[in-house]
Amino acid sequence: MINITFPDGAVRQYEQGSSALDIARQISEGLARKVLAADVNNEVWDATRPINNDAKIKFLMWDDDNAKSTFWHSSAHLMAEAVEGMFPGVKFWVGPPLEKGFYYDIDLGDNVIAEDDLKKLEVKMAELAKQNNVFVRKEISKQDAIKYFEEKGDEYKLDLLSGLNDGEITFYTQGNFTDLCRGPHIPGTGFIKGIKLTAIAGAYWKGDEKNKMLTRIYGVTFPNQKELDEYLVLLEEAKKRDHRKIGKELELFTFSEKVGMGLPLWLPKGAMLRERLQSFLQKAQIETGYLPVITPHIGRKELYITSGHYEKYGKDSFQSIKTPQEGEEFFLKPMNCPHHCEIYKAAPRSYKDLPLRLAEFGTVYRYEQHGELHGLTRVRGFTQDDAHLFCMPSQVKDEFKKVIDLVLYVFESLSFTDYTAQVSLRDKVDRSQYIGTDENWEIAEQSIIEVAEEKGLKTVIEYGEAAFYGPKLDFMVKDAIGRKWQLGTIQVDYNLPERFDLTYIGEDNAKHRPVMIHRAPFGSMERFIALLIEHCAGKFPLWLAPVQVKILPISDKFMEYAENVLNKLKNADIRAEIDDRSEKIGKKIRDAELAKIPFMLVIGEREMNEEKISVRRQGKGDLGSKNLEEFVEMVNEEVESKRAFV
RNA sequence: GCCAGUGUAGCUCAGUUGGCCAGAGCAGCUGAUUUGUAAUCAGCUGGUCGGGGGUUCGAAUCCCUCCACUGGCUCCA
Repeated sequence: MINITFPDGAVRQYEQGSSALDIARQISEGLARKVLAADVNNEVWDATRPINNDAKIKFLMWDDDNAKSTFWHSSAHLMAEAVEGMFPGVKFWVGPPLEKGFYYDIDLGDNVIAEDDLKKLEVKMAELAKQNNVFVRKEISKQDAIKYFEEKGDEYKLDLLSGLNDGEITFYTQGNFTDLCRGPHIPGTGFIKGIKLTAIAGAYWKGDEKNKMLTRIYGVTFPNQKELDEYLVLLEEAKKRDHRKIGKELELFTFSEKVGMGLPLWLPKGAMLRERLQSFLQKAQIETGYLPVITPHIGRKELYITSGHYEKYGKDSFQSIKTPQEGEEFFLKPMNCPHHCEIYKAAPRSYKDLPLRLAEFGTVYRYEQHGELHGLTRVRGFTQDDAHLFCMPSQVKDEFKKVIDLVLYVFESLSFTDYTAQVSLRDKVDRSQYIGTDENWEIAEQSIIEVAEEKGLKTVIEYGEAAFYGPKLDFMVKDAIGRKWQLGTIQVDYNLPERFDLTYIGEDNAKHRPVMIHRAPFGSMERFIALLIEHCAGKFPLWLAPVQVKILPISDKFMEYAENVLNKLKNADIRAEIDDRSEKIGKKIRDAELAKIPFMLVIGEREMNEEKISVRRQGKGDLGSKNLEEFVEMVNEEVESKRAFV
């Protein structure tokens, strides 16, 4: 007998070799029907795997993240079985679970899979699921495993095997499909009910573009059809928030093939929005001691040789521009920091000048590959809300903290509460891609970790995500369909001051090396606005709305009064327009509602006679009639408060 | 750059076993209407069907190629 400890601390005895599922069954059949996997001594196990020693166990059901991962991983196997049935002889690489769903990378040989085939695969999967085949775990010696895949001619699994030790190799079989797999798996395929294969894509083997491209099939499954349906509805809803769609509908920005891909054109309403954001940050920055600077869009090649950007990105960036006579080479600036370093160097600096905070909304241009461009989130020309803080080593922490405060202030003002603070460090192994000394990297990485901790940020550490010149603290936010994007970023840099030979005279009258902090709370205006659009579904808070008020005269008899109102609003710095079309009021309201304009002022006979206005709030309907002064005050108060527009 | 898919009017879309001068709604313009809280009516304009090449008596429709976009991969200072 073995002692099994349950999460509530209860201990009960079971026969040696009982599985979690056996134990669940003894508790109740209902429970057994829901158990997908088990947590055995803090390891996720198959619910069907025999437990031979005393253990602490917890049943994992659909509400548990590990159970979901197990469920989706098993779904990947189910899909693989269906694919193998459709295309015999294909070879499989890996099929992991994702945050929402799973994929499997497959070498289809000469077969091509089309979108239409996904439907057939779904049907096949449902059939196989219905058979409720159990997942059978089998420990196997490395030698036997190698033999098995050699006979199959499966170089992919052999490659996986080469990284595994004898004694830790397991096979899983369900129905007619056997796979090298660490597991765990759900008890049987019958749990899988709602099945949707969502996408088909190419993926380089091992993520290396030099390798062969495998076919990746994405899917998501649920324990019942209803949950799948709900998920699909949610996806549809999310697509309605897509900034590319809303940007078009609200006339915020556009692209032109003739101007060039990835080069956004800001339309008047989008430009208004962007300028509101810019002046918001500018104001905050001036209050916290930043000095605005302005630098040109190009810089000499030598500038980027000095900064190290040429060596790192020279080949992969827009090619140089040359002067016609001298053949002197210039590059479009991909970064603002080299220019700012030169501003630092423009005068001898004293420790009394530090920290020196140079800020610029600097537009930069980077060559991004065709396939990578995406709406406003990934473009070739964008504007950073950039600043570089030059400070003494002793000031780094304090400055870094102040920057975090600023970033958080920006995020809070826009009600971005759902972000991840990511500490981006060097790759653990491959350090060839970074410049600068190990010692400086250590100091920089350590400072970021400490400061983030002192600030009480919930952080995740990502190795290999650092910039080539220094580690970063990145603020990541998800878009409408769950993709993560870097918005705000703060970076400690010991390298550029070295490369540009930046110095200051210290109290001791000797030369010292300053430290640089790169930072951008928005990151890029383009990307930030993209995320902002998706965040509020185009219903911008009043302080940002390109048009805050639409004046709707009932008929043109009231145009004069309407213009009167417009002038008064303009004098109060309220962004307003008149809808002077010869349309019925219902139509004007509808159009203003769809344009997501926060306030509509209906003006007719009554309002004119009483010198009032009828106020209507977007999405909320009629608020009744008010004096204009009252309304202006109400608007000002809301603008001041920066309330989110719900 | 790689894999797969898409590309018809400013926008959203119909039109494929190849065959009447390529359609609708919205937007726009003109006229009528002067309107009370989510679509007034009528008429009109607008497309070398992404570009180029090919097959064919005939191509939006089939083939090739280039371009752009979409979903991923790689990359992201």
